[in-house]
Amino acid sequence: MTRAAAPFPVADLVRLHERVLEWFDVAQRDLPWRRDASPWAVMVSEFMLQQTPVSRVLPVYESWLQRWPSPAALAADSPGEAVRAWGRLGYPRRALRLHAAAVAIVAHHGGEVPPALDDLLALPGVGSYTAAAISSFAFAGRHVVLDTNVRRVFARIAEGEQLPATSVTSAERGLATALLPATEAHRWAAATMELGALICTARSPRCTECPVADLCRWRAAGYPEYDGARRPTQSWDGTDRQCRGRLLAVLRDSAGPVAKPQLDLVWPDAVQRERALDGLVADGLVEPVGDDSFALPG
DNA sequence: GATTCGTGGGC
DNA sequence: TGCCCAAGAAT
Repeated sequence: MTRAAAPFPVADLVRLHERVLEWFDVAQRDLPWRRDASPWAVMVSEFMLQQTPVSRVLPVYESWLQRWPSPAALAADSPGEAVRAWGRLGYPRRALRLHAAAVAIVAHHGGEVPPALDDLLALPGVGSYTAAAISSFAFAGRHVVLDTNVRRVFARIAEGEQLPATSVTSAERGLATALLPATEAHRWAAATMELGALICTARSPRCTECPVADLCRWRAAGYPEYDGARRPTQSWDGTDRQCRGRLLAVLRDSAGPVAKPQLDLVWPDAVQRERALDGLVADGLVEPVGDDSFALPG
């Protein structure tokens, strides 16, 4: 049970807002989803950016919106085409969920991305972060936007700790709420995310370039190292995830169904291979075709 | 809460 | 060179 950090004096809070927002004005990256993007474009970017770096998202984002410029356009195509276009972004279930979300938007919201947090949260693949982000960035809504960047920035500046806890606590959400400015909350959200992405980075923070270094409690405390529990490092070699990735890659790169013997070539362990393939089918990423073939979902 | 779920780049 | 990390969600 860690005691909540003392709140910022009002004067410091005002400085914090001013400096971060001013810094954002001059330092923010020129990203396509910030250039007068439609709500749908913002939504697509948020799905793709879940656990995925900007540099890898950019090309897929561009081609995706060119092909499917609206929820209706995506909904009219097959989920398998969404999975194929997702390419090697990773976590391909996101492609499936984005497609399902597009279908739901057409069915329940007249084909327009809804601005309300509740409506967004009800969409597949949209959790607390993504709902707040879409409502903030596409509709200038006022919400607490807690992504990995913002959590790290607040942990350092306000709590004096190197890194936030493994999962979001109610105290942390309370802190973020207390820090939310009365106006320009959507810009505050984008600015704090950008500060975390460019300056207050996980590994080698650029504190000399930080606009609020003098307000930072982690810095004032002498940069103590994080002592809490870490997310367990995920293994890769030999895992089901690696196997799933290989199987799906074969199907993505094939125009039509693939015979099972062809799939068998990419993974030596038959037991694990079957389990992974069953899992892909259960997830709706793959569907059986005929007796002995598999394809992306039609 | 703890796990599962891809992929690739940086240090 | 391995390890850590990247705009999380669902179960």
